[in-house]
Amino acid sequence: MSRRNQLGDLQLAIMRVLWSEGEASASAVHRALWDERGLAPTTIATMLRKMEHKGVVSHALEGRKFVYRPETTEAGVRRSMVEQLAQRLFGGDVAAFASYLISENEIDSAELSELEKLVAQKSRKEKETR
Amino acid sequence: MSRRNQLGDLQLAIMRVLWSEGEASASAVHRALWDERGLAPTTIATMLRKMEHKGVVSHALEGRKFVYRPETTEAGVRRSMVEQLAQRLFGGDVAAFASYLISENEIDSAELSELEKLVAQKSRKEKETR
DNA sequence: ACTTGTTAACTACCCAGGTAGTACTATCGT
DNA sequence: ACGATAGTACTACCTGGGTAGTTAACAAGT
Repeated sequence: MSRRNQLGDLQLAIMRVLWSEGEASASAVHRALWDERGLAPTTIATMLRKMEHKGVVSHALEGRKFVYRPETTEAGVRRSMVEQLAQRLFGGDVAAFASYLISENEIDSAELSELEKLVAQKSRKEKETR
Repeated sequence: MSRRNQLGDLQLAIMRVLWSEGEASASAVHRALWDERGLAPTTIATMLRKMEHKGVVSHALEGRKFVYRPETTEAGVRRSMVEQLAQRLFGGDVAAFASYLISENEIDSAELSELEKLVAQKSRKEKETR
């Protein structure tokens, strides 16, 4: 649902800062992303304004500077974005998607056993509720 | 790798036609997508030109009409697009991605056993090669 | 030869992500 | 009181996806 939660790369980076800080001013976000991206402060500020217009963040006046807060959760964004890709590539078939991920990628054995456990667990639960 | 393989929605739809037909003229693609999208023929033609510029299709003159051929495979596109999302959302951690897909979505029990089998198989292979 | 229909080229928009310069304003240190 | 600094607003530009109208070329029917 909602194309509102479809975020670009920079937008995600910004959201990650906001999610981890809870809230942050434009300059704080800028500082947080400086090492990784080296963008101009105005770029961050502009992006934040665009994101507010889109509804994924909101701002409040605190003292004399803006403080931005996330208006969407990481889980929600993940959900929407994964869902969209699942739709586009696998016609919404999540199992096919998972199966693809597992068979077409390197996964070390520790992680494989984790996955095995997870699937087994879910499988068990599935049977209980029926 | 390659942002060339990042396709939009319409582009994917067009590629799907080309992949399944092997090759097709602009109007053939238009006909194939008419029911599902109802777009103007020029829209398809324009998109095909843009896609050629991008390098994902090529055209050849056949008689007096263009015939477009895919220059990228479905597997390649899937790979790139999944990889990009994995990067964006899970820092490239495929196992985390798979784990997310499985735990956060409805998957019926038949598919769960399939997954179980798949993981077990891969796990076994992993051990053999070490 | 003239009209008609198909196809391709060109051009134009809109939208959103991304990037940033410039201008304005308010605050702070001296 | 004044200049430096910080922070925001406005504007602009590029790219790429998506959508389509207009025009030009040409083939074919009558």
